[in-house]
Amino acid sequence: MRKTTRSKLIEAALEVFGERGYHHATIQQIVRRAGTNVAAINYHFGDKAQFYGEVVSHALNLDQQDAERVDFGDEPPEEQLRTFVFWFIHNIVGLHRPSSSLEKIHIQEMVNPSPILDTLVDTFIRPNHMKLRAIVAALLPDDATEQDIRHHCFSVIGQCLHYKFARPVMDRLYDDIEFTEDYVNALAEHITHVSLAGMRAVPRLRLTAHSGREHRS
Amino acid sequence: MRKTTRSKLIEAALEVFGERGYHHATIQQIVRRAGTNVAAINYHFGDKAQFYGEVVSHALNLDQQDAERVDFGDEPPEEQLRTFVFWFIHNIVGLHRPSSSLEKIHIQEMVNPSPILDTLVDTFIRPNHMKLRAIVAALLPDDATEQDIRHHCFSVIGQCLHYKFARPVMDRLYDDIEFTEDYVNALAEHITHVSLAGMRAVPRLRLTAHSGREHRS
DNA sequence: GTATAGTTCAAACGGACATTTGAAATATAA
DNA sequence: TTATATTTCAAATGTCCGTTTGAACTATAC
Repeated sequence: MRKTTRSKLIEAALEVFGERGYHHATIQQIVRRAGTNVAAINYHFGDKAQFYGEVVSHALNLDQQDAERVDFGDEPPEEQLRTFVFWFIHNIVGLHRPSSSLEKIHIQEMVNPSPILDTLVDTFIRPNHMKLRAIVAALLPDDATEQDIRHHCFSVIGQCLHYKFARPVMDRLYDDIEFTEDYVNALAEHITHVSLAGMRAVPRLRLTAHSGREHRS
Repeated sequence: MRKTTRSKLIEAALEVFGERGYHHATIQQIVRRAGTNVAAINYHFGDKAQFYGEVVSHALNLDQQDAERVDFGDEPPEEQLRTFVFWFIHNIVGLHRPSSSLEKIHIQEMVNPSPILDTLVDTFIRPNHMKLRAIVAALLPDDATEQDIRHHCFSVIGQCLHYKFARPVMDRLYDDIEFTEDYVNALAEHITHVSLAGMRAVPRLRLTAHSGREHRS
């Protein structure tokens, strides 16, 4: 069965948009990879923006077919956090092997949001965030505030994503970093350790302790 | 004393490059803000790339005149870390008041590196990183490895920068976040707390504990 | 087979932008 | 003042892209 032009376009676009982001990806690059020509985009999708929308929702559909991706069983919350971090580091951040195109687009959209970020958050990011949130809530004491929970979630995710966003800087600071599988696992373990340690004892009197600090503009 | 066209261009460009990044900033926008016209760029700087180089090194010079910006006195390392995080969150991340143009460019270059990132790392990022590194080294036990030190540094910075990079996502996940001064201070305190907790006890046998984990591609 | 709708193609168009040009204006030196 | 170099300007040029066009090609229906 021959692949339709339309589906070839979508597959090629998924890769190119993932690599370059919406703005930097050009129609030329996409149709060259798909083996067709520029007019096909206009014919099948209207314009670049609608095309991008179709490509992303196609990727989201593919992704949902994978259904529940992280399965925690009935592990204790400490182990669940560890599982989550390992999953996030490997699949979203994609350090030692390339992440899927959808996850590359996810990253691209964080850096350079387009209108489809709304959809992406609703169908992809929020569900994952909620899973993490549940784990964090289980780890924190019962009187933890809404803000405590959020902040600990953001601490976890922030530590992970840093290895994506700051790569150009890291490579210049240190020339001996190699993201082998073992190294990435050690990284995930480190992040788990720091996050767990941070959650074990939520201190009181935080806001008052240092609210009078001065900082230059 | 009349401002020269050249210096007006540099000042205007500093702002525009900080706001839009190198690629999205257009010569038109810059010269409009400077009150001159496009040919002045070619005359004074050659082309856009060289112009950008001049602008950044100008900003770096200005910045170095501010000399030692974070002064730690002889505080204990815990306090030094706290000072560093508050400084970083307020000045680099610039949450509740806008950060300076140089710091905006710093962020822009992380997301979208250009050739001048090398200079930026050498003259600006590395010195700050080394300050943090010294603090972290003082907090960790003596037998901490080189990697431990790095990872804890990256955990601190990663947590901070997340509030810059993930803002578009955060705003969509929660509609009630407001980065007032008090809130940003609480954030900094949270990050300090998590980081300190993570450093207090560096666990042994980390690499072996979970190196056999499986993860889907 | 012929007609009609659906699909692909090479080429052209148009806008945004960096860059260049050559003349006009201004400062500097004699 | 006059001559020369420096600086500014409006307009033109060239390039990169997204988009459109109209003709060619293919499949489907009758």
